[in-house]
Amino acid sequence: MKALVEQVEGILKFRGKRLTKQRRLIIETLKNLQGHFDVQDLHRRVEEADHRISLSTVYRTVNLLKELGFLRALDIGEGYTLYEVVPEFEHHHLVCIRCGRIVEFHCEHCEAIHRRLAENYGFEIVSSQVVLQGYCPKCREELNTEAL
Amino acid sequence: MKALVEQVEGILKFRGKRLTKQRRLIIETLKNLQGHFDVQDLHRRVEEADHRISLSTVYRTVNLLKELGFLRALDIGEGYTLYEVVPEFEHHHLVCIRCGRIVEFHCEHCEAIHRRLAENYGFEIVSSQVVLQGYCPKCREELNTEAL
DNA sequence: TTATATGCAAACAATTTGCATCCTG
DNA sequence: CAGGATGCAAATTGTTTGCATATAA
Repeated sequence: MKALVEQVEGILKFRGKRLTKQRRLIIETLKNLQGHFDVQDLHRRVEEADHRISLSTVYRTVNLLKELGFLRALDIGEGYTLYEVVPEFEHHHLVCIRCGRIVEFHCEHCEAIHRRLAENYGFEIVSSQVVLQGYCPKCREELNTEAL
Repeated sequence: MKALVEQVEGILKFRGKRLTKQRRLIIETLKNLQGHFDVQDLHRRVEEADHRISLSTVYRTVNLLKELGFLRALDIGEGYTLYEVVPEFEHHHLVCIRCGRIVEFHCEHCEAIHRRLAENYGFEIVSSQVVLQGYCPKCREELNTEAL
């Protein structure tokens, strides 16, 4: 499997776009940044390597990578957007509505069901997201203790 | 089944909150407003009945109703939040990434799977969301015709 | 060389908040 | 009456954009 940077480079060129040093740096950072992040997180990390990279460039690059299909928005946020590198294997999220903890899970059953469902409606599915919202074990315990 | 207003009224009182005429109006409007809406939509509708109700009051009330569990955020949006009245029976969404069309579907299989999954992780699920993103039948056809 | 990218600051849009006033309980 | 709720306008915040300048191809 080719490095992310090279994959992106190919597609960029194909579209008449350029691989600038800022974009290269952002992509490299992305590789080491696993899990979920928002644009400001990413900007902070990128700044560690080169503090002259502007926030708008990071925004622009994230949007570009989203269009190119390398990143996707999670839509779990509270007023801001979380992103993740599009994973090789689909996975979903358990979100604690009290402490915000996010647990990822994989579910083959879900995939199969989604595919069948989409077919019924004539949709061609590009990606699927399952978000289960509730209380994580820790918060459940704390809620019991506090007896709110 | 009691009217929504009465349900909310009970809980409000219980929490030392008040049922003002603005809140009552918003809740009544909500009843006749099915499907998905954002806060500005709701405000527009509420204004039809009383144009002196401020946008901030609508925002505050929506947040309140969300906390109380009568509304929930859909997190499908593009820069703004969509809400829906928490439905008696869970349902999910097919979203067309080209034209934005949203189709609701119900899926008992999904429910069962989610419950089992959550159990495995010790989560107590309050609500679940499935968002399948792709191309709706109409857009699929148009894309084929245009031969982009 | 030349169109694409960047950095900066200003613009935006959705949402929140401070405060004087109003009104429900 | 007293404390919660409202309306208004100002403030915040995440994100986008215009423009002069820098740079990849």
